[in-house]
Amino acid sequence: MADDLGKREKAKAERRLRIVRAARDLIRETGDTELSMRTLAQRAEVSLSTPYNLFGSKRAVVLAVLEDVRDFAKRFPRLAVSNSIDRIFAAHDLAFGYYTSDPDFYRTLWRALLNTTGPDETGLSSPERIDQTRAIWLGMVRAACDDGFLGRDIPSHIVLQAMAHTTGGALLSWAMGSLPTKELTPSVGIGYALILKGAATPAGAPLIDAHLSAYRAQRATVNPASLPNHVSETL
Amino acid sequence: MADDLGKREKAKAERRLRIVRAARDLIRETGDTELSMRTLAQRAEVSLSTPYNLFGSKRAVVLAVLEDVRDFAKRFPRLAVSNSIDRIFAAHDLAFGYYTSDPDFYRTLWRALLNTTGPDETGLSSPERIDQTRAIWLGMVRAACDDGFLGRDIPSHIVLQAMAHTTGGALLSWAMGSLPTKELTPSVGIGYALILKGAATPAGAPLIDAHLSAYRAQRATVNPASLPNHVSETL
DNA sequence: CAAAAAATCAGAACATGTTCTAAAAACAAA
DNA sequence: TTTGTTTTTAGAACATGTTCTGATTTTTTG
Repeated sequence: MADDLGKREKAKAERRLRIVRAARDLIRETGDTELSMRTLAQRAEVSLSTPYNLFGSKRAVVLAVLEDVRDFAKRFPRLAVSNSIDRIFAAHDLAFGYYTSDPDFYRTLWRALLNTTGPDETGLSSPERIDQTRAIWLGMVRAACDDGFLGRDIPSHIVLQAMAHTTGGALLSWAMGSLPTKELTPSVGIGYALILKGAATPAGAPLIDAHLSAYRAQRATVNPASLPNHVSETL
Repeated sequence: MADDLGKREKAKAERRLRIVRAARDLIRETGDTELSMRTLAQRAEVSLSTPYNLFGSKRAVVLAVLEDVRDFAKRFPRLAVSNSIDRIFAAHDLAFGYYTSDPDFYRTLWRALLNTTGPDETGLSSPERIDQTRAIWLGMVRAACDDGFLGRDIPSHIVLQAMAHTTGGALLSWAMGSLPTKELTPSVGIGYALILKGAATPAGAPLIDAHLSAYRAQRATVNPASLPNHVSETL
């Protein structure tokens, strides 16, 4: 039951993998160009219908690519840090390192994810992985709380939600092209630092300030004014 | 020169208005359904080509609707507040009041704005209005800085950018359906409060804390756990 | 091995955003 | 009024995501 030994399921999984890898390779190659379902099917040597049978939508395929290519949960435990605040920012650097190390690839990915053409009730396609990631982050914030760096008066999940919104907004700006790749990690880092400092205890504040300064130095090279965010700034 | 008296320009403006109003009405009526360019052209009694001549893309039309329907810059100066911190949150309530008072309408709008199918170099379609809004917010943050509520060590535009990202992320979650309408204003308000508190002076902190508590009370009715953000949470 | 069930396939079909072409209309200038 | 320029128009066309249909292949089951 755990291992579906059925030959049918095996072939299905193999096809799934072929589709995901074809999608990944196509995005890597074309970069700028959006990958179309027809070329994707050709590349994966399946029919146009098959991705819809196996995934349901293009969005789901792209999400599968994103999950296949990232291994944050695997790498995260190996972060060598000295305290729970540092761990949060180390995790942030790790997570966003994927994006900045291969910007075109991930930008295309995110753009495709945001394109929700039509009534896709697909919504949260693979909750288990998302829940896992969320649990990791929640655990980090809770740890900082337990270590006395964050005040107990503000629940961790509220802090986490604010951080998540910052993440989403910055990724949106970046995917839309209004936030340059160089600014992505520092911008979100500064956002995290401000939010955490807003919830910090006197003990935690200096630890956070160190990261705040570091990120500010990182983006000091860019001109300060005119950083339009044509999505958020519209209100 | 200021007033293009040309009859040609007048007719153009009239058509533009007709298209924008038709789009607004269509979104209001169909709500759930995405408005299509063909039905939009029919409703506005113009050809399918005309919206493309006058606006360039569907995105631009929707953006024009958004600008037509909002009058934040007009209402903003009339806010009666006692200090510069209160003004920021009053402005936030004003801005997001639009969304929460007519959620279906604005959700459809935002969804259409996010749908960037194809290579639309339209990008920042109408910068003047956006710059105006940005200037308003930047002025508010600067004022709070000048009044001694925010520390001078963190530039205002950096604080503003963090706030803008929070806004964008929350609106994205809301438009995608993972953030309920009731939570929208308080969530962003809490995000603003945390960010501002992270940059606040001892004088400003208590003022911000008051709003933080108020927003927390506002969203206390909802269950705390399981607020999935299937965009941001994916990392 | 034969029948049944499940999946894939090729291809058409639909709705959509966008572009293009030629013709008609509206306007400005003489 | 005549001429010339600009804009709109109708309609086809293209690319795309998605769905559907019937035929074909593959796997399971008896």
